[in-house]
Amino acid sequence: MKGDNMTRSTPSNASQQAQSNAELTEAEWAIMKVVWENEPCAAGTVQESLTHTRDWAYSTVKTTMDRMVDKGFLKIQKIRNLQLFSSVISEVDAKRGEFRKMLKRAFDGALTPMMQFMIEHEGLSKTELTQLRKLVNRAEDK
Amino acid sequence: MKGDNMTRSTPSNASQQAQSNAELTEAEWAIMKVVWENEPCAAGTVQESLTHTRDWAYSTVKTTMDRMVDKGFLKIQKIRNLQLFSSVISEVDAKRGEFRKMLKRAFDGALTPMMQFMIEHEGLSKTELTQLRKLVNRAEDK
DNA sequence: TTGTGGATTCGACAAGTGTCGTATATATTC
DNA sequence: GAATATATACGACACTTGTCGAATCCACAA
Repeated sequence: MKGDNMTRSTPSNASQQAQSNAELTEAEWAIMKVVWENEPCAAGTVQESLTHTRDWAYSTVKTTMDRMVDKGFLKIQKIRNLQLFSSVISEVDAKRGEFRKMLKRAFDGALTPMMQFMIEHEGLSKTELTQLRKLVNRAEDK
Repeated sequence: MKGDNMTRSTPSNASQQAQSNAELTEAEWAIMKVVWENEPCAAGTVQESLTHTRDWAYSTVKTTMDRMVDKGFLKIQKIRNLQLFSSVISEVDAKRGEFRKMLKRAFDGALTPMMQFMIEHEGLSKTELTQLRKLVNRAEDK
């Protein structure tokens, strides 16, 4: 199995369709964040960017990224023997996925109870409350 | 690292200390919800309560619950040859854990960006916005 | 005393995640 | 072209999670 020229999105593996609300694992989040900021970028770049946070060997990063391609989270663009990764899912997609998973599990998918919990148990500071009020105002003005 | 020299606070299993913000898996959430509503309760009761939602064999539920005891999420009280399970972590603990995990992963732990995201991308209805406004007001009044 | 039925104990297995090491292939530099 | 530095390709392994099945144990009725 060799010589595929995939300049666009032609994954040799059976890759999934990117979903509008993806669920990433811990390691995937770390990698995705770097990709979003540097795409297209090589695995080595990602590994280096993470040295301060995670002590991962190059192969660890590469393996995880390859798996992410299979899952449809990343795509590869090949230049010579170089692989440049880019995101397939957006940051918003990922955030939405994470947010909804939490909402579903802990609050049966209902927003209001979640907001109530947040205000009651997450100790919003005065500043945060003011901030929130502003956001609400702005949203209601629409 | 797997040191098995810890103080055994419970009979045969080396159980963990309950954390104030626990991270439950999907299956654990389903089980926990039933326990919170029926504790103390037997594994069979939990399994039956879930028949409508999950098609789990008794042993599936029991195994998962036993693991939860090891993790410090549940505790067992034995009556004759009967085991009654009760929660060690509260619903609030679990919610907090889930909420914070999401916050940390997707928003670097910052509340304001999260709230902004919620308002901008989660399509809050007029009703929800009003609701939220009320909650904010009430909180600010404190 | 024995049979019965529910409860418990345990070992298993597949898939998914975190993490590498290593053999190969490919460039780059003398 | 040989030596050196990179990248890539893959197989591996330990753990966790989801899921069971089967052997065992026990209280109790007949």
